[in-house]
Amino acid sequence: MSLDHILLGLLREPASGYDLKDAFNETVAHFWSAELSQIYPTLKRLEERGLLRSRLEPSPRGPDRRVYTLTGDGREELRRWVRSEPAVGTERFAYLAQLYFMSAIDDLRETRDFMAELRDHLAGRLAELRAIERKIFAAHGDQPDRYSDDGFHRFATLRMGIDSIGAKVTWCDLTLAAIDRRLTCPPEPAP
Amino acid sequence: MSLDHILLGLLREPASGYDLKDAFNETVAHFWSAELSQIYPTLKRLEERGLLRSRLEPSPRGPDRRVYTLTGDGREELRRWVRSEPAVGTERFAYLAQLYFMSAIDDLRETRDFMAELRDHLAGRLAELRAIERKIFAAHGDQPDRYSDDGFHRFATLRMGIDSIGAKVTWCDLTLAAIDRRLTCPPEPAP
DNA sequence: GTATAGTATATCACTACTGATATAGCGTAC
DNA sequence: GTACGCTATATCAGTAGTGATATACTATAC
Repeated sequence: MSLDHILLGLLREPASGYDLKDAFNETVAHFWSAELSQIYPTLKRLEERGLLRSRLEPSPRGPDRRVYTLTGDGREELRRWVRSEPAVGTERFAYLAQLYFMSAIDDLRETRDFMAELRDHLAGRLAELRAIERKIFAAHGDQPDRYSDDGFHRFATLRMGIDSIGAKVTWCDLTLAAIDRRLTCPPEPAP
Repeated sequence: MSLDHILLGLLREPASGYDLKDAFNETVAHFWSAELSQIYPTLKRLEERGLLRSRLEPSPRGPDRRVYTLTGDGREELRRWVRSEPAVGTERFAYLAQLYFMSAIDDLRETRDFMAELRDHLAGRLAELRAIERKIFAAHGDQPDRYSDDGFHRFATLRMGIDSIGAKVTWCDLTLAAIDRRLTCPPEPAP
């Protein structure tokens, strides 16, 4: 039910589904994403449950906008959710599954290619997150201890992404180095 | 489609759905999980697609077992998949969403409690992974460079889990320390 | 004998998410 | 004027995943 609550959280001011899609990219993209085709029915469901209210508004540049507002119940539900236990689910890494079963192929150079591609991909993501961090530094200064609570929480979640992806990139590098050692000097088969 | 391929990968020898659920826990639990209610229909679908074959076998201790075997097509599909691009999807962290929107509550002690609970949870997971690592060391020695390819790939995926969760635990600790600094000496509001 | 625990397969309803597609108004470039 | 791109809402089919429940056989404990 996380998307439900994220939408409630993003609705600090009235917004349409389309607005919320944008808000996603600007604020929570580093730990969640959602398509419009998922956002629209979710908003409808939240309104049916009384957590949101909506009205149609004329748009200056396109069809009418359905603008949603948080209700009292919605605000309460959001508070209840953030105070509930940390939602730690199963993390799934499809690329680790590929790597794991690649042992069956028995060609370490293919594993090397795979790891190099993975490293590039993760390093790219890391660069994106660091760019967001620089933007925050530019706006609030580089001493997060002095941020407002709002900025502090935002910085903290971003930092987790940077640290965790950073660890993965380092892991890629170490694994690539280990593969290179094996390629130049393969381990003797067990007797 | 990752579960499909993981099942193909686990079927190096014939196995029933029940067996595969166990194999999950023993081999790939640190990067994937699946319930029986998802495994059974997936196996059926894979058989319909010709990637698996099945037969009923009497069981010494319970009802008949439906035992699945990889077909040639199945083996080929598995190879195709591990060689395809690293499947890097959106990572979703519901607990980061909670943390992010907790700024609205405006009570840093609640954030602190939340982070402490999260830290405990992640540290527990980390301890589990380290225990698996120790088991591998006991079985193969503590020099992964000398492992067989099979062991090497297994160690590499496990290592990624350990490094990445380790980074998260460190992040929890740093964030908790930052919160404590704020609680004892709150930042002055912007002028 | 019966309660319970373990092995084993299977289905159901539900939630979650993606990608494709449809519709429609408005503005701009050509 | 028409093609394109942007704003905007909406639905659909398909895939993915969870939790509850049902059935049934075997072995062991009591």
